[in-house]
This record gives sequence, C-alpha cells and structure tokens, in this order.
Amino acid sequence: MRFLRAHAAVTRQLSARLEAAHGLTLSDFDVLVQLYHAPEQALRRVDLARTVLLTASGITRLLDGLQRCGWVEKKSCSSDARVSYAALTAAGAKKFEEAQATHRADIDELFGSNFSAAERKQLGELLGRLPLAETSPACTA
Amino acid sequence: MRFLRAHAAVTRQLSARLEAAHGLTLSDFDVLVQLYHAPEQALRRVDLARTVLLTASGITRLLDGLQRCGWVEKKSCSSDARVSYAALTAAGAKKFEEAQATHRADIDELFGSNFSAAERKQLGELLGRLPLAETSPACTA
DNA sequence: TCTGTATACTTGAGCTATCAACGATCTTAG
DNA sequence: CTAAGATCGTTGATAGCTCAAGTATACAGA
Repeated sequence: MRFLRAHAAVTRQLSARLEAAHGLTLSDFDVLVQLYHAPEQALRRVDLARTVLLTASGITRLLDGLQRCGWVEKKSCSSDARVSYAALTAAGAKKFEEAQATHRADIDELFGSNFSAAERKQLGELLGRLPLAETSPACTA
Repeated sequence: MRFLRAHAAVTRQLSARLEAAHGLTLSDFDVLVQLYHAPEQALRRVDLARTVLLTASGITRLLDGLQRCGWVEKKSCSSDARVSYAALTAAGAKKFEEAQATHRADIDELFGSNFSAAERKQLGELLGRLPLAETSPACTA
C-alpha cells in the first residue's frame, strides 16, 4: 500500500514540475537520460523500450513527440534494416541538461528533506532488489 | 530512478495478475479495500478520491465500472444533497475477499522473497515518510 | 432575502500507455 | 535457394486517468 501511495504522490509531484518547467513527461525525461548517457548518444528503439520499461509501441509514440520537437532523430542501421536508432540531437542534449538541473533539485527537495544520506542509500538498495523487468512484457526474451 | 523503475515493474506485475484473476485494476482493488474497511462499508466520493490519490473525475469513472458490475452502489446523503456515498454491496464484499486472497499471495511472492521481515518494515517506514498528498490535486484544501 | 463563494460531483476532450495485428527484415535449417 | 521462425518497428482500437468546464447544492454575510 505504502509503496503504491508513495509512487502516486511522488510521480505526480515530479511530473507536474517537469511538465511545467520544460514541457516534458517523466517518460520523456527518462528516455533523454538514457540517450544522453548512451554511447554515441543513440540507442535502438527496442533497447530503449526495455530500459525505460515501456512497450515498443509506447516508445514509437513517445519518440514521435521528441522528434517533432527536434530533440531526437531517427537513424537507420547499416547492418540491419529492421532496426532504427533514436539519436539525441544537439538541441536534445541541451534540453536534457537544462531539464536535469531542475529535476535534480525537485528530487532533492522531495527525498533529501525526508531522508538522511544513509537512509537514501538503504532505500535505493532495497528497491533495487525488486525483480524489475523479470517478467515484464518489455522482456519477453 | 530505482524508485520509478521499481514501481513500474511492481505495478505491472501486480495489476496483470489482479486483472487476469479477477478482472480488477489496481485502482479498483484499492477502492474496494477502502470501502471494505470503512464504517458502514461506505465512503463519500471525495474522501475516496483523496485516499486512493485519484481525481474526483477519476473516481466517478472508476465507480461507474464497479457499479455496473454490481459491487458498489450509490447512496445519497440525507443531510447534504451534494454528496453521494459509494457503498459496497454484499457481492462487492465477497468479490473483494476473493481478490484479496490472491493479491496477498502475489505481494508476498514479490516482496517476501526479496526481503526479510525487518527489511520490509524498514522499507515501509521509509516510504511512509514521503510527502504523500501534500500538494496533490486531490488535496486542494 | 439575495448574493457571492465554496464544495460535491459529472461530463467532454485529450494524453499516455497498452494490446493485438501487421509488414518488413534477418537468420537458420533443410 | 527456399521455407519457417524470430525480431524490429508501426498502426488501430481501447483503457485509465487528467484537466477544464459545467451543474447543483450549501452556507455565510450585506
């Protein structure tokens, strides 16, 4: 119960602020994070889906939006015509850096004020132990 | 990050099973929990919205479904014509008891196998400290 | 009493994500 | 080489929720 409540409250907060400040969804931001830290700042759409825990179709539509904004572009793969990469543009990288700053602050405000460093660590460790994508549809392998 | 990932994975799991076994959403279940334990097994729609962290309109639509299934019925308030109560029917209470059994098992499987009792307690305590509905739209008071 | 404001709930439009079904491409076995 | 099967991605239909706006009721003050 607490887990669900906590999530509902936290995501509502964070996504509202992210939305207000930068016009981004939490999912949008999540995708930008992944791309930003990926080699070449590009990822296959399937892999992206797996890591942000969305469906393939979810990714398609989410990227549609980011592409329209010019933050991400689609690149094809020379060795496999099925795959296409989502690559961060310069504008996208810049956008992410801006958003990251305020988002971090939002997170600090929410978590930092309620937990000590040790507690944050503990919380992270515990949550990390959950069976993540084990049987999620994103991981049918 | 871990928090968001953990939530996505956990809710996906739990709601899939709840859906498969009983045709219930996690939110549906959440509402049934609240009603089941409420005095008279009835609650005002507004209060229900507040406790399950949904909007008023969300509750209206969710209850529509539960009412169609005959698990909840609408009751008016004699002292204030604006309010209506959502009241659990006998069928609804039965449905909840059935669902609760398997849902508990699902939760135990997910959490019990990854955490000791002490860790579960610790996790609950930490999550409970988050600023819940503080500024959520459900709590404009 | 009448007027303004707050509260309870519903409805219409829109968003995000899902599932199911599809076309396209790669891979492997015969 | 071809047929079978897997994988990548998109699209149509749909679910669940939100916000904004609207209706109805309650209540407090001039």
